[in-house]
Amino acid sequence: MTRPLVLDAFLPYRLSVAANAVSTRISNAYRKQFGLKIAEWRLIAILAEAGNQTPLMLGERTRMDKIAVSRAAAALIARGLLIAENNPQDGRSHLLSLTETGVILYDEIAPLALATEAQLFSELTRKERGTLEKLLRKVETAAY
Amino acid sequence: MTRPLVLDAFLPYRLSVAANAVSTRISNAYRKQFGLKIAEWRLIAILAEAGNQTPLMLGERTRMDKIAVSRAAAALIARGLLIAENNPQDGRSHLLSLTETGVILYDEIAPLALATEAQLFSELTRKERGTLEKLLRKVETAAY
DNA sequence: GGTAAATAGTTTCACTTGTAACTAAATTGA
DNA sequence: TCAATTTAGTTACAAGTGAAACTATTTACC
Repeated sequence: MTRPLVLDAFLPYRLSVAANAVSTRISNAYRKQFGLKIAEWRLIAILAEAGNQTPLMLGERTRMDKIAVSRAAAALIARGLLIAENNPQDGRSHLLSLTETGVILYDEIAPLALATEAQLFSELTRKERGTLEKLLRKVETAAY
Repeated sequence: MTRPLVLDAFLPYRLSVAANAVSTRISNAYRKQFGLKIAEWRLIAILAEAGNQTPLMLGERTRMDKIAVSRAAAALIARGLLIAENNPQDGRSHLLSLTETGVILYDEIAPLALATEAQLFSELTRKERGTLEKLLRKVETAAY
């Protein structure tokens, strides 16, 4: 006997709704306080973590396509948060890194991001959060 | 001691990436095979489940805003999958329901939707799927 | 060494989506 | 009862997003 289709219990729907709710909250927080979009925030986070990166590397690490990376990087460069330098390994590409201002901004955002996360996932115990992360990674593996 | 911020382990990021991957797959499946967008599919699913509904009710049950409902409904009406009838309770509104063609289409999509879900969540056991659903509902509660 | 194919990144254009303004009907309350 | 406010839904316009075309460089291989 097969399960009937009920939208409310349909996992892709539940996943989409939850992700949307979280995304909207996060997005509002970053935009209001720092004028950043989520894509921009992701680049900053990776550059702060890992130093110089080419757009290609950034795309891989943030799961963003090259167009999104290109536009986010352009916006951040225009604001003086990033600089692009020649990539000695490959002339088609360049190395992006945070400027001093960019680092300062990151240092402001990082604690706020963690606090927002804590609030959004406050209904979950530490263990449940670990479980959720694990399950989401599995889903990702099957879906990509 | 506070946890450092690592994008890869940041739950809003994980959630967004997983949801995106799933959404893209589902979206491609519906579009290719039935020419439907996710928003349109949601309306069809609810109308099949629950019969006549006003746009307002549909918005509540699908977590879509009124503009999205309005556009999705217009597209489905244009394709002859939905009909709008007067709402005797409220003249500003109307009652939407599936046409015969709409029901036939739904009967085709429903098993496919369940099969796609099964495939996308194939890395999870039945129990894990239940856990994921529960956790996602909790997240939603905190985030909305 | 030089041509063909592949790759990194940007730009353009069409489509989608969201915000604000709008219309029409219902509700409120003097 | 009738003016003022609120609500349901649509429309118009602006901004965001994605696919395809484009430029510049690198790689493959004869």
